[in-house]
Amino acid sequence: MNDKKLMVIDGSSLIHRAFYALPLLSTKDGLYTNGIYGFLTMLYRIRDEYSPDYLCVAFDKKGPTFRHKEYKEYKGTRQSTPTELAQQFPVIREILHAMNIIYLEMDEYEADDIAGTLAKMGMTNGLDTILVTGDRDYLQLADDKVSILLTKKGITELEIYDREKIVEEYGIQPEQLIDLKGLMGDKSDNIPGVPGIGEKTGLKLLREFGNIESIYENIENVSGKKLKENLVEYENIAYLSRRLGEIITNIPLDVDIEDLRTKTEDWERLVPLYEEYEFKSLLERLPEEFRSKDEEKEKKFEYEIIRSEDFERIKESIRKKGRFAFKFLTDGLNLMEEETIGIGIKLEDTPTYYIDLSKDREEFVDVFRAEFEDKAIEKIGYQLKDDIILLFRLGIGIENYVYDGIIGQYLINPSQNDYSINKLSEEYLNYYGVDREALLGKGKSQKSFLDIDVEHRANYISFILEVVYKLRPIMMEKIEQLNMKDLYYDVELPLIEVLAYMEFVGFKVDEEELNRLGEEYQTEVDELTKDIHELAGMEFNINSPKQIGEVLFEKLELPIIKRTKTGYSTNVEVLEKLIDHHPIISKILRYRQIVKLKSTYIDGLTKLINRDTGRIHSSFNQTITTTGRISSTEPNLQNIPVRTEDGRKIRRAFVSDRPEYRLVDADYSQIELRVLAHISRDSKMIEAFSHDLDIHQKTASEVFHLPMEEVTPEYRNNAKAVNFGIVYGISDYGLSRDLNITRKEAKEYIDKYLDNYKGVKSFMDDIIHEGKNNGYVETLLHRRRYIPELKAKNFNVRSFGERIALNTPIQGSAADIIKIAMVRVYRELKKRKLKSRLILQVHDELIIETHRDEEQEILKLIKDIMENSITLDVPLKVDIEIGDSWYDTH
DNA sequence: GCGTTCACG
DNA sequence: ACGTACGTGAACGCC
Repeated sequence: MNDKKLMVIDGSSLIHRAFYALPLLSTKDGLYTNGIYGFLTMLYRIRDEYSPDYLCVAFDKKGPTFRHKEYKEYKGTRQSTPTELAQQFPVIREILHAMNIIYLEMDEYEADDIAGTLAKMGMTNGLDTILVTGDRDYLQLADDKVSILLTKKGITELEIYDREKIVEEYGIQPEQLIDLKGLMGDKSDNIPGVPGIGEKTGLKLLREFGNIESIYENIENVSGKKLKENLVEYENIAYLSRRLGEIITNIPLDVDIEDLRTKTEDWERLVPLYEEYEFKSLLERLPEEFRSKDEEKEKKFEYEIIRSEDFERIKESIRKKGRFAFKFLTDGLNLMEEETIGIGIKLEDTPTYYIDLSKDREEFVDVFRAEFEDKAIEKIGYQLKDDIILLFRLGIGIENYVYDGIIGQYLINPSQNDYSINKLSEEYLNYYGVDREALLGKGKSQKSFLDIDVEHRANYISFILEVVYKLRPIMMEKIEQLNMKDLYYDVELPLIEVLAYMEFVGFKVDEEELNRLGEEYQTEVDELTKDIHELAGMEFNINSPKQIGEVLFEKLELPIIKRTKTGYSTNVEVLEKLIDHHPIISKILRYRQIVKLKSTYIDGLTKLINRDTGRIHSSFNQTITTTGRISSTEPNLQNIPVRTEDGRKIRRAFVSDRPEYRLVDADYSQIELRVLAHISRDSKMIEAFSHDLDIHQKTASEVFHLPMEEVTPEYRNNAKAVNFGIVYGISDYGLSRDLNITRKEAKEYIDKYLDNYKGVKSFMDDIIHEGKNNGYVETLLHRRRYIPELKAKNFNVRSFGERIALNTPIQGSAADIIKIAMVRVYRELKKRKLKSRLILQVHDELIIETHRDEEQEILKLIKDIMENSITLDVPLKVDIEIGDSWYDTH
């Protein structure tokens, strides 16, 4: 394979692929660029990987082709190219010019005909040819020296097809794929084919007879009466379809192979194009000397670096103005460990005052504490939770903060995953400011703010605070328009301080208890490892699903239950089905369980105990989930084991600050089903909750037509699964899998359920309809989630949309309710100056580290606040317990 | 960096 | 014909 390489890229195909795979990126002037960007990324990657000696891009030409003359319905079902994509083609041509890459297009022919012709030209010149496309039809062109590089998924995965691979996959030679197309047609190109013949039958015929001619010569040997009849009746169609599907390899191209030799790019032309289209990452590939100075020029914002002697002056203007924005700068990411480096304070019409806290920390605290704690002075900022934690660490409280850009944008669209200051700046102000990455670098060589001079630090903070001021009026108007003012001011904004406080206080962990448990687990893991290796007859890495798969399904030849994309599935569900086949299975299941506990919860948690406080300070994120829940990281305290006894023991290490404190754990009983009863106004469900019945038992009694007292645990369990399913947006498939019953049975359960709870049924219909009409669904507090999937043509995507349309108002309203409760609990504890503190929320549960002297007061207070945080058509019920550790409170 | 698995509500 | 339960985060293997 030392021959020179020719690469032909189907530009039309790759741009289409990129356009649909990437979000609709656009420049600040509103020009869409996702197809161009994706195409160029792919082009660079394959060029780097294969280093072709000859390179060419082929495009489809607009207008009818010679195939339309033969068959005017050719591609008749194609939707026209959306304008967002069409406008990107001229740009690509312009860029290819600057890259010195030849592109070809020809009247009446398609890109694949050009590629086919070039492939043949490659062969006559003794070149190895690679054709790059997303179109499987190209496979017919594979030959000993021609292979196809096919996009598999998105724009990152490519797979190379040569003759051998095609024979392996289809069982026929590449050339026969043309005959296959003749038989089966092609829906997307509107090529008819012979009715009743799909890929399976087509391949079978071709493996047996070789080609279409020979099928007809041996027509009496074709098995299947109907099939034979169709073949005979549609013989002309078969030949026509083959002609339409065949790629032409001899069109008159006006190029010589040497014209296609790769050349270096014309950087002087390319750089301005990439700048115009805002391809920042592509610019980085180009030599620096060609990049315009403008890109490198630092963006300057107004700031003034002040010292303690200036403090009183600033303080005075804050008092006069009654409002300021502020932002801390820290060294790293761990807010409970890192030192503050500096702080910026800005008033509406002043520069940012930057204070170097390594110099004037004490003076800063002394002078400005009063302003932060002053209820008459408004504070605004961006990602205030971080700043509030840092204030708490300096012993400063906060009052009357009225705006946080990150929280505002989360309410406007919770599905967004980038809420960075630059993203907000671009979106609202059409302006890209100081890039943190550009300032500090990324990856290994990332610098700290300490490594750059104080001027740059001040400039960065100044950028953020300037954006905060400009963002606020625009964003708040939008929030008001969307009817989310109450949600914003009464819930999300006050919640910031609650979360900051929970992080600041942390959860005490008994490290010795963790160690003890860890040793217990380790002993068992060692034994299990030995046993498993013995039972397998070999040593292997039990942590590797791949190796487990090989041992179980190849060495031990156990039946394969399910496959994953990459190999055999070995998850719990699969292993449980194999449990009676071999004694190794139960050992593996146990091994997995214990290793998970040890690595995630013993080792993982130990690493995160703060050396100063002896506590674990999880981070709570208020802008991650699409439903309104909060999430927890480093560590995730919302998934500490509880379902199995072995795991639950971990909770013995989560303790109160003994001996003065104990833990109170209060959890909502069936909050999601109560919310469902309320929003669906289902009379039977409301009735059941009003009488505080066991809802699963009640459901079982209704669905299975049994008196309440005859509901066995098994019936109750089934009903419970149905109830869960309803909340998730039920499907018979999902329920059947969960309960290990047939889909038919699952469907019967669901039908009976919906027949009984008629309000729920109509809620399900209504919410999907409403979601589709509005483009979004809402929670009780008008938290909004857009669901574009509801309008998808693809069944699976649309079904997913329907399930989230059902689930989001339920899960999200429950999230609203507990957030209200958290804010009230926090405020009440503060107001009553109690020592007890709210330290954790786990979706439907609050944990309060409670002082011994306050236990009775807290039990009553918490239950009262939680049960009355909102008034629904059903009562809210809270179960509450107290103990020395989290283990003891359930 | 992605896929698989598994912990929680 | 399709192939799914909703919402998360962490550890690990593998490339």
